[in-house]
Amino acid sequence: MHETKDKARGKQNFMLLTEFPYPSGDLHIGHWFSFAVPDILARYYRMKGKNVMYPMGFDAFGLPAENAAIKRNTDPRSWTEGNIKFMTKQLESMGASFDWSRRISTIDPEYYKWTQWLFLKMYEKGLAYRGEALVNWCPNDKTVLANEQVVDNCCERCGTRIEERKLTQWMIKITDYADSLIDDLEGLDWPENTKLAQKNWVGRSEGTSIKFSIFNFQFSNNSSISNKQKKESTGHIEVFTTRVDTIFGVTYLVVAPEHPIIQNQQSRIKNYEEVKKYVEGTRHKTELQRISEASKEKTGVELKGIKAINPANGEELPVWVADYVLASYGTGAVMAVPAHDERDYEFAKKYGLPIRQVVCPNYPKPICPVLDKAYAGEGHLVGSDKFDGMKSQEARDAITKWLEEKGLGKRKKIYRLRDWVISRQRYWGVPIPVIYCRKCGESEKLKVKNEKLRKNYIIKEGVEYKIIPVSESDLPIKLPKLDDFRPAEDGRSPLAKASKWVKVKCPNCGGKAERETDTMDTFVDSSWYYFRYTDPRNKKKFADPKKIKSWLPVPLYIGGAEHNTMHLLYSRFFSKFIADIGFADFKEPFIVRRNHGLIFGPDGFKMSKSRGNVIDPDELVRNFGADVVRMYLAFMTDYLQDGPWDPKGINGVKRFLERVYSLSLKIKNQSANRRTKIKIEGKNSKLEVLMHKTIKKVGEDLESLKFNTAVSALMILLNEMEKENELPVTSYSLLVTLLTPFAPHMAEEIWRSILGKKTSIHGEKWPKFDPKKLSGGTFKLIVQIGGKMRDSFEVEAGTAEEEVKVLTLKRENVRKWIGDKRVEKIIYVPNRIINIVLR
RNA sequence: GCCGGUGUGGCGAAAUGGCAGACGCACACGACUCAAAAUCGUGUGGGAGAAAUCCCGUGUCGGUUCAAGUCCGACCACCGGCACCA
Repeated sequence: MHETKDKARGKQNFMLLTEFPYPSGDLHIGHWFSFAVPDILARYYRMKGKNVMYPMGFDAFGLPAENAAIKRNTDPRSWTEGNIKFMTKQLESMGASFDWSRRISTIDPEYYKWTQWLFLKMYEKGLAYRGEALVNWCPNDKTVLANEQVVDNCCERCGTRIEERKLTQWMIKITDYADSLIDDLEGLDWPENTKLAQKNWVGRSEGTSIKFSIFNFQFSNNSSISNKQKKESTGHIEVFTTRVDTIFGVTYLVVAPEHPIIQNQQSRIKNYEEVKKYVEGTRHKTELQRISEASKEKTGVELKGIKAINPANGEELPVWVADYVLASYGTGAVMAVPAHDERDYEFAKKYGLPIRQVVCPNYPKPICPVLDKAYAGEGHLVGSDKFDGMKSQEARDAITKWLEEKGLGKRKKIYRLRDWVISRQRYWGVPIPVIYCRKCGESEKLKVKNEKLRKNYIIKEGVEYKIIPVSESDLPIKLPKLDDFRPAEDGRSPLAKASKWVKVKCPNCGGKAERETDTMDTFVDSSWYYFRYTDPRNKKKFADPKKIKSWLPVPLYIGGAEHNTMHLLYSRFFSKFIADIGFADFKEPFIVRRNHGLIFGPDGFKMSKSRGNVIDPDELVRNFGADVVRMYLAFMTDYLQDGPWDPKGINGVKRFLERVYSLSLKIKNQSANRRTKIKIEGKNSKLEVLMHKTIKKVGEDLESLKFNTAVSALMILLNEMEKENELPVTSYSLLVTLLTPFAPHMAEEIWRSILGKKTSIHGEKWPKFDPKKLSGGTFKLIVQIGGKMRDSFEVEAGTAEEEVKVLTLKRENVRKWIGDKRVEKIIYVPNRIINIVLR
């Protein structure tokens, strides 16, 4: 029933997307929360007349398979495939309306063929390239470790302290899209915190880059620089700042230990030995260690013999090296303004460097407060020559312009976002579809002088190879079977050991060539899977653009908040790229995003085996049935919020469904007509009004993902129906129809065996309510006196305001409260409340 | 440190600025039963009262309003993300 056609006449396509799971081997209650609850929505929208696709797949590459395979002496593929089989069975037990015909799996060569194809497209467009990146290296095991395998800076397996090593890796230039990854967030209906996390991750800062020229100490005798001395300057240091308004407060420069200036100026640095020792001392620490140690106490060494010139006032500045400056951010050098930056302040205090205030927080007063710590806020400029008195913001513009005119500064945006390293020295991933040819590399060596083309060549062990992307017709490059899939000792991928697989013939020259042996980060696989759902069996394209157009962008993507940054960012990037190569016409893949909460254990803690607070869904299904489990998950808490599992609470839903079943005993003239249309009988009776209200409420609640109050509305309806002695079969049918998305099995069972229908309830339409019947003839008016509830009575709907007031003032109860006080005014909110304000 | 989020009965939680605690769990009492379970019924925020009813109550303090859980300001606690990002 749930095989979704690409087109259904008169129906709008709707892909309800949930994050496809990693096949870890066992479905936990969190999976149920993620898939069974949105299934309620899928079924509801289907009944509302949408062509709903509710797809499912497996994100099946990744490290755990390798670990499990080693432990169980099997291979990653059979372990993973076994898990997929088992989990598929479990997923089927939810009664979710997945379209299994569209099932995808990232380890399927028919899927990863297109992962490789997309990689090649990125290579073609210059977005995939080789560059140096740091990896975690265990010196004991002599192997590369994934971030997950590093625990407290130590190797997970042997406990050795890890090092960082620079390896040449495949990278993707996600930074090319940095601006649109921020700017296109606007207009998306996403949780605010998710948007913010994306923004912070990209981390755009707008500021100014400034060149400070440097020169030799012996040329300078005083603080103003002569023309002669300028000519003899020996280079420059470029810094980036967002606070160029503080440039007159610069008292020194700081460069990161990796900064090239230290090598370039080696001969001029008088205390080079000391500097070298300091730099080497920081080298063997990983960046993480440096950050945690250096934030406790900053250290640094002055580069003696070198001075820099402040382009704003010509002043001579000392230059320091310190590891509180990161080589990987900005230019790896900063202008230090101790008066207005906490870090610089701390450093200046420690090493006795001058602190000069140039921003005054309370300017109109002639005296600025004496600083006992850095003032990083905005204010008015002082001690800044012709910029004195300007506000910080104005000054930033003016000073940048001034520096630009002098050719010493430039407006600049920089980003926290780094290019994405996708190489993994791992077995269980998608092979990177590239080969390296030595012969082509050598023969073309002399011809290719153009720097731009040089990026297509690599040098390995002193020999030049040409990078040759695998041709599309040779895809997929299948992952070979391996007996030993542990990483090689030299840090290469396990695939390097598969020599038969590695050796290939070069398609260009016919000579000996080698395959790339790294595999891809699994985030690559999952960055485009929703495209494949639109056309999962296409052999010619990763998806037909027409089908993409008919299903995407995704109208609603429900998932966990743990994907706030990486997965969503990479997916957005991929879909922007796919649009750029002409396969899609949208910028953003997910129009609406909602993060569901987490289910905690009964003890209120995150579920974990070690805590022993894990809830097994299979057992619950055996005891209660799938309908009870899914409906309880919908009912127990706000779907977008975390909530603890209450083992007793589930009884409430169980009772509810049993009572729905028993209620059938009250059906008037039991011979239910199979052609009976669902309609609501009764003449504006209380129950009739409630039925209309419930249709409205359940629908609205589902559309805003308030599953818990939708269930409670159904409970209220049942409670009222139970008060009747007899129930028209149509009313009972209505209840069952409204119940269908929540309890699909039981609704169908009742529909066929009690109501005698021959067609499925899952083909029924969602009932419509009559807006005119949402209230009975009267409403309960709340009477407040001085804002406190004192009385209430029934009033005919539509009674004029004046008359309501008269009726209210006639009430004995009300008169008693008023007593001899004067009525100052009366506020009447139609159909709700009347408030009498006394003097 | 910065940025988000959340604070409501014994518990899970509801409340377009308009009756705080819907719905459910648990509990208590009652009916059914020899009895228990299940089921059904009644009650269930705190305090006072025989009762009608009244007073207090949504993390704390203050403000806006006829009316505040909801809006504004300051603070406290917990959870999550980012973090020498210049």
